[in-house]
Amino acid sequence: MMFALADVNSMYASCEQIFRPDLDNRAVVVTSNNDGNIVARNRLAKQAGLKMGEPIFKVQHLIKQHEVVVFSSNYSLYADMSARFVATVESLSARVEQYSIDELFIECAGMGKAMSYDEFGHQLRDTVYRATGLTIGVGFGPSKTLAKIANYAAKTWSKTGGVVVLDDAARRYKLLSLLPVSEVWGVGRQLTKKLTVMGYKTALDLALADTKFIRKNFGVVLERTVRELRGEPCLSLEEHPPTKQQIISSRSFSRRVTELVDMQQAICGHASIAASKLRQEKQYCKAISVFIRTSPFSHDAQYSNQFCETRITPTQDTRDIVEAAQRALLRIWRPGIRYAKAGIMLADFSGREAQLALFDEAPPRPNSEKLMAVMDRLNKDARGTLFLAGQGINTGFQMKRQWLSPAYTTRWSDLPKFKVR
DNA sequence: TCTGGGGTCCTAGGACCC
DNA sequence: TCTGGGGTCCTAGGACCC
Repeated sequence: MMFALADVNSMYASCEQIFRPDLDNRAVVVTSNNDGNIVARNRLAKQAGLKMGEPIFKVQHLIKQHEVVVFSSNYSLYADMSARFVATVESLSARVEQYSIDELFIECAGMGKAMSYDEFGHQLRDTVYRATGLTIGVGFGPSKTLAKIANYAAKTWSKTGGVVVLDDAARRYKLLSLLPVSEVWGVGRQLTKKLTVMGYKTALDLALADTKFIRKNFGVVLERTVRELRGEPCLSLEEHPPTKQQIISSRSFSRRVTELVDMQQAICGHASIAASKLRQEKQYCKAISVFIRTSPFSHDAQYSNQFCETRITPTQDTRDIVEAAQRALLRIWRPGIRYAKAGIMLADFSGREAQLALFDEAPPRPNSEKLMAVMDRLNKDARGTLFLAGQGINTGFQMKRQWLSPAYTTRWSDLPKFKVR
């Protein structure tokens, strides 16, 4: 069994740079919503010392000093480029799992006869580059965790040519011994701390750990990681993503919210987005919970609360979800607080509308599905064509996106233009 | 002044049952 | 005075991922 992980180098930054060849030798970063934090950096930005997740206002000096180019995140561009990447890889391999916007796992059973893994890796790289302009790294290993590690090596050491195959044990040992335990997939900050104290400093230390001991002290998740590091696959390829268990819409405000009416409008907006995502998934929900909170970074008095409204009959109607959300909001709203973020979470899904329950107080709305279908169709191309009045108009809480690039690939008027001489 | 958003899985502990 | 044992289900919270 052999897994490959194909992963786009600095996905967001690369997507921006493809359409801006004039930035070839510049450091580039992409910011989160509201232009808050750094969520992506190209190689030069990493070299300049910019860290992942850092608030942009704290690194203004570095940005100036290195003449870093900053972009607000343009998710419609990244999603479109991602779709092209996926389609290209799928044209070359039968079994593909899309793990994230810029990562694909590939199962290469039976391969290696017609073509070596190394050759296949380079074929993937060249084809994706020609089709999309994106550079990928490809790592091969007998488990997903090892494929991840091989991919890390492919991206980290340029002399690998962007492809690393971990097929023999000696090579695996060597690489694992060079890798800090924190770089292992599934080992985050907390585990790194605990593992380091106990003497597991490298990936190899962890691979050689006693599974019973790990199981007892860390649980089944890390035990699987240990096995995977040894080349024993515990995680399989998931070609068809299981239906979602929850849907969230949430956002930080571009400025603090103190008035109930503003919060109600925000919640109404989130409820509508979540409801339309729910219909996209062809699901109905029973649990609708709302949360509001202050900024954990501020010195204001902290407040954070959440309330869940439960319905007897499942729904996918925006109006039901908005109503429930507003009721939930009133349960937790406290005046005199500077709110920084709010959102809604839908859960407890079922496949289609159940029969009317015996004690349900509200009969289902007539023609609900038809109305929602019309609403979704009108909003398909531009979210916000048709919306409930409760969302408000011109709320003044629009997301900050100071440095947004054009929708090069998804809007006719934004197509890139070239001068031909 | 200004600090993202959307997910998953697992575990511990409480409620409840016989 | 002295109050069992074993099971299930649910939820909150913590860890992780990108």
